[in-house]
Amino acid sequence: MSMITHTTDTFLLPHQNRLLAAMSENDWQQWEADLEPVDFSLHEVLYESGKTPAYMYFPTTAIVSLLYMTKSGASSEVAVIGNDGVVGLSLFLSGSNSPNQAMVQTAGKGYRVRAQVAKNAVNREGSMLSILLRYSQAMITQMTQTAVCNRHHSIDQQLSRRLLLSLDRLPSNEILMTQETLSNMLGVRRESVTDAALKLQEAGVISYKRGIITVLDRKALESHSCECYATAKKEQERLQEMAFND
Amino acid sequence: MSMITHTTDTFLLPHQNRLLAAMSENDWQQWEADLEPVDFSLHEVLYESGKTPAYMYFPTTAIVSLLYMTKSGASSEVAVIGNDGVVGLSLFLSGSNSPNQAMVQTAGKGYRVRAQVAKNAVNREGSMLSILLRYSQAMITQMTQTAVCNRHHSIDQQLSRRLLLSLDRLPSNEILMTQETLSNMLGVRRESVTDAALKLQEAGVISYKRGIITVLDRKALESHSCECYATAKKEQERLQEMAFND
DNA sequence: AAGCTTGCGTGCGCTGTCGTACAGACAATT
DNA sequence: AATTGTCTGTACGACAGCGCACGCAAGCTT
Repeated sequence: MSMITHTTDTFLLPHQNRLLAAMSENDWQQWEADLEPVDFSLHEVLYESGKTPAYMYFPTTAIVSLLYMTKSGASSEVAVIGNDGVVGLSLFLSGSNSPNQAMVQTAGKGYRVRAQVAKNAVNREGSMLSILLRYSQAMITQMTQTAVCNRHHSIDQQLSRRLLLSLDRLPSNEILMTQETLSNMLGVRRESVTDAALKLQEAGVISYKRGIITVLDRKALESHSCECYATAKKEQERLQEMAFND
Repeated sequence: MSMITHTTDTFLLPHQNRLLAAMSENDWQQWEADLEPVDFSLHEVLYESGKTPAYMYFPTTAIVSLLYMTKSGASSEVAVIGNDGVVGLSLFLSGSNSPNQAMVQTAGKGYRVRAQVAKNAVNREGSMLSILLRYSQAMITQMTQTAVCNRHHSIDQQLSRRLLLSLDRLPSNEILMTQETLSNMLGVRRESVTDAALKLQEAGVISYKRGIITVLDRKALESHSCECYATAKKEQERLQEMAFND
């Protein structure tokens, strides 16, 4: 299934996911038994609006989009989740679903726990509660940033930002995404993505061919992006660092 | 200070704020001692980006905006909080601040608790933890809806939606806001608000004069709004009802 | 090798929103 | 009654992004 194949998971590798890695040793003992390794396949839908998800997912090499669909069929991505986060926060927050869709954008691996385990994270003694609370704030930050970015910044800037979000969650500088896919995430026309991508290519920032985008100059990509990228990243890092000062 | 003057608060009135009202009797006993009544004055800034807030606020008659400012000075509202919510969720989630600004948009009353009390909500036994968790999800829903709305819907629709958000948190059908203020919240030009407001006025949906907007036909306003209003409201009500099934 | 599917480039007219500038109307102050 | 500041209406050129239509080329299938 997965396009990225690793060694078999004889041992769980918590440090592949930052939230799991932030747990105390004691908590890890508890959680380990509940975690199942999973492969995420491209464009797989992890949960949909209206249905309570059965699992909470901790990606390691996979990357997941939270997408929102309008009645008229238009879509828009509101958050990106990789090995820095968890998919299915609503299970923890309310034990129910959330009006959006989680779709795999980069195939890869991760772990999952049953919904009930996620719900119980609130009551269990231990570090997971505060980890998930802090991550909720990181999530909120990412979403507000998306809202502002949608309002004020150009497609060129937003494309750059979006590429950086994937890049930060990938091991290499290759992003496997078609312009069509990007347009669905940004909520714009495919042609607009073509235009923006051409500009970046002509500037020597990226090169691409049929669904494979290679980032040639990361610094340049950052300067083509709007402030939203740096602001959100800085805030997320601040929250992550707090985990080590508990 | 406040433009709305009530009877003196000899007794706290928990049912004026829905989160406080959702607490169990036992918890209310605990919290009551920590709650101070406060007046919110128009355009007062409750907290700003970069500074850890000193209090968590529970509005009753007041309405507060969460605003995000870009480097270039443009602004955009990401959430509206009235007697259905709480301002300063980041204290609960991470004990720190959040990269946005909370500004009073409708003067009125409410309560506040010291930051430390908010932080301790996590550890206290009782109902407040799950209430705040659920509210965090309601907040996330509102913010994602704003992100999508900013991307796909017209200013006309967004203005209608924004008026409804205020209307839902007010006792009458009068909204005290200038078009300038509305433009800052929607993140658009003041002139664009004038245009949209004129259309609504000509359609007999609202009437207004110098900062006083009167909603004449609420149903019509809802049909001029995009789906975002109904979707977010439905979701918020669903989460609120869960509180009573604990 | 031919054909089909998928992904990318281009052109063109249209509309919504922006930026800027200015004018009129109401409200508060003196 | 006059003045000043605030709020709202109007106008106009510029332009980003849209919707649509079409062409082309790379890769896969048979």
